Amino acid sequence: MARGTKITIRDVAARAGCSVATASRVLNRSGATSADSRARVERAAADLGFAFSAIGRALQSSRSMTVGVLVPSLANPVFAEAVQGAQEQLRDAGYQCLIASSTYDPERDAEALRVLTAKQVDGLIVTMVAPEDSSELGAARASGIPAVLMFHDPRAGLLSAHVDNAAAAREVARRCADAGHRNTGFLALRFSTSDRSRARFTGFMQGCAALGMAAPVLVEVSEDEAASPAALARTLSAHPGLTAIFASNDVLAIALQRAARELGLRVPQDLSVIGFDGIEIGRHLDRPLTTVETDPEAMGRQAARLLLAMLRGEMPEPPAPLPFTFRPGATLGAPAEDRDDDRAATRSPSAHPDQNPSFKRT
Amino acid sequence: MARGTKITIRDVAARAGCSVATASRVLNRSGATSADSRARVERAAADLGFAFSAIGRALQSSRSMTVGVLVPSLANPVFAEAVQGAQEQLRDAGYQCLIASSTYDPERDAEALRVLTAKQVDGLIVTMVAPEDSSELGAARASGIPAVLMFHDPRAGLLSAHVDNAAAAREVARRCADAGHRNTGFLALRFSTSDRSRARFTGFMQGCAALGMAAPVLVEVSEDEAASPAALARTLSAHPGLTAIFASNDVLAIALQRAARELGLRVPQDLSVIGFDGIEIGRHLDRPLTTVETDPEAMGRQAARLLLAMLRGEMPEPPAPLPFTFRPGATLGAPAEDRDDDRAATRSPSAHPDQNPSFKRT
DNA sequence: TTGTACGCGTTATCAT
DNA sequence: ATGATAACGCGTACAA
Repeated sequence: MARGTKITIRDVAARAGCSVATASRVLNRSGATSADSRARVERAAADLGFAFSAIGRALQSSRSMTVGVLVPSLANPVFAEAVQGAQEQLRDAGYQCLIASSTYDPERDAEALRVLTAKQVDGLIVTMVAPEDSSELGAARASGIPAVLMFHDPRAGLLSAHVDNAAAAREVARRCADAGHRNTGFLALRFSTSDRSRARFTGFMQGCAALGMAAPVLVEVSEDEAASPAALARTLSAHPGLTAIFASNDVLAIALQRAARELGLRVPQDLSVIGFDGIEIGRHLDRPLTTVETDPEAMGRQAARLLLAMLRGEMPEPPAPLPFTFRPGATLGAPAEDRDDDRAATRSPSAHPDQNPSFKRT
Repeated sequence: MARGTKITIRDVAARAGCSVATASRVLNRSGATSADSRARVERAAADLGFAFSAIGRALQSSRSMTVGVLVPSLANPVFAEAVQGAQEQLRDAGYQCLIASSTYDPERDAEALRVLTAKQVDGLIVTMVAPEDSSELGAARASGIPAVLMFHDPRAGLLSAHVDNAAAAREVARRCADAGHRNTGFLALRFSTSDRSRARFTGFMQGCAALGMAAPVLVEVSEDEAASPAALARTLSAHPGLTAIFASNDVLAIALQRAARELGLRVPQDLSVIGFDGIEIGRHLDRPLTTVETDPEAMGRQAARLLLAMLRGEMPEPPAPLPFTFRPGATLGAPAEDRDDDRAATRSPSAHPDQNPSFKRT
């Protein structure tokens, strides 16, 4: 049944007995048309099942109505949700999404940007390893393609839909201090390729310092380590003095608890664990995960709104960071043993940190 | 710095002092060219930073090198991973992905298909509410656009990358029987819009019947119910006799355990829980989730491979279903009490009941 | 109100 | 080996 014959506006015009110009005017409701020809054209289009070719339109208008979206990986639910949000918002404005992923490889970031610009996208929404160092991103912007970042802290001249990772991490430090912790660690995955991870560590350090705690120990793990409870347990056992660990994301925080259990450590009595992202599953666990809740879908939508404004020729203000919420769970508690020399500086008046009202910041 | 002036092959030709035809031949390595002009053209292209316009190419070749991918939602990690797999495989073959999502709305399925075909995609990979009833999908295929399904059981004339949901569900029934369960339930989300959910229930019914167990109780829940432990607990308490519940996906299975806990039920002593999908987090839980493990990313890759074959003009064989693995966890165990009086009552020698499922496809 | 004709960027055909 | 030109589908300036 494959009739490869595409129907074009010429076919419609022919059947309606008019010129393509008239057909175009009718179908686009542009320009003046007689009721008579209007009816005939619309009838013909319907009969033929005509649909405009976006390619032809793009060529003539030099607008593809397509936006390029680049993220590290859709296998990470946080990015997937953001893309979903962006895609929906763009769809409402008539734009489609061309997607690409880099798997955290800067070279693939570059290649993806080349392909997307070759496809003549009208705009770009990107999360990449190093936006500020990307000559491809610079070239795209220089050639007039508006671009906005997602997840990244705002860069020079670049708008970004983001949360204030450092501020969120400082809040985590405060909650740790309130619970009585002094010796903490930061468990990081992809530290070198994720500025989010780095920003969270920086903020956590700042917070710990400001609260008189020891500087947090940075514990970097590979994907393989993170996936293996045994390997993670080995890594963890190399840092016996820690009473609380802030993981750079929720999945890692959950894996960490598994590893802790293998070492015979109880959570939170022997080790407190705090995550980041606020994935849905975290609240359904037997021991609900203490974490920082964010809204990736909203981030995607905001990125899309910013880009749409730019596509309309506006110059939107840099947006305020999106809100995050500290979600008290059951994995952060007081350390089992208080050491007298620590107590004075860090003891909080609250005995039940997990029942504190959640902290909200915009 | 926005010089909106796109550099075209004419600019390259002008700078190289030759015709566009020669420039095209050099840049595409098609046709014969002199070493001299080759050098000049390549130099000019490099100097200008020339890149082909995919739009111009698409118009002239009527091939967009773009594939349309339609899924219910990228917020569901299962679909997101599949898209990631498909996207990577297609990228290796030089294709990009235009994505669309329906949020399980058939009307949006239709609209997405219209848009994608208007954008002249060379092929389609789709997961939708009702592929067999979609006139848009039929129209696309009739007009020569190859399409493959993802997640769906194979339909008449349509290839699909899928797992055998019914067989997997029968395996779950067998494991339940082995553990000594007789009164089971199937907890379903989006039963009416997901044929995966329906296939799993059907298979579970078949398995239960074949093993002499009571017919599983179908418990449908809304998104809101699934998200609220309290609501889920209420629904659950309406079915006190069940000793094991098979949830239509892992997230639901985890939420279910939370609800069970609210009712004072211990898992698995008082209630066994089995999930579906095999999400990574499930194995890191304190009580690792018993589930059926699948590989959505592999499914996406297979769908892409099938489509690529069709785009090469081949007519690939219907693929074998992708493998699934029953992953024993700690949430399926023997029921605490055996009730002798139930056994005789529910044993049915007849195979008839399970062949007339109580739900109807729409 | 309607039609003609050009240009968008590219490749292929046909001469030269 | 190279160049001129048509064609792809569309919108629009211009002419009628």
